[in-house]
Amino acid sequence: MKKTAKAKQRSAPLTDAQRIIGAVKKIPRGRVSTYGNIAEVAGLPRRARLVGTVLRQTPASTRLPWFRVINSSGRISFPVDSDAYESQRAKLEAEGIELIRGRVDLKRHAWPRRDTELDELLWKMDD
DNA sequence: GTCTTGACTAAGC
DNA sequence: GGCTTAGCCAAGA
Repeated sequence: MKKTAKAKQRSAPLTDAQRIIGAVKKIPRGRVSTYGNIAEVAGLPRRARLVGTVLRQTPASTRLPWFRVINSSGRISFPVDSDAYESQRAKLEAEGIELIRGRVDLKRHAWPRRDTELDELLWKMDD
């Protein structure tokens, strides 16, 4: 079928980076997710490192809850003595996510929850 | 095209 | 839980 001038945006191929950013935006306030989870939600299994790469090159100007993304052990993936670490920790605590001995309790704050929320997400993006 | 890097992870102690 | 090692895979040089 031929495309009209209006048809441009609908099937715009999302880049991996765009999908990752979209996934990060879905993290609810007061919750956290891991790099691996974000990759999975974005439809990019086994690309946890890509999530980190994308976040690194994403301008701070884009409103994105990047601080809600932590690694699989519940830790902030920055050196503990860095400004970035402190910044992330402060933002998390501002949302009520406490770090206990440098770790977030993933059992309590992880999103999506393994039991139900992930399934819903993956089903919904099917169409 | 090859080599190195890295905001990662899972597995084995 | 911590530490090490081996896989992983896209970006940059």
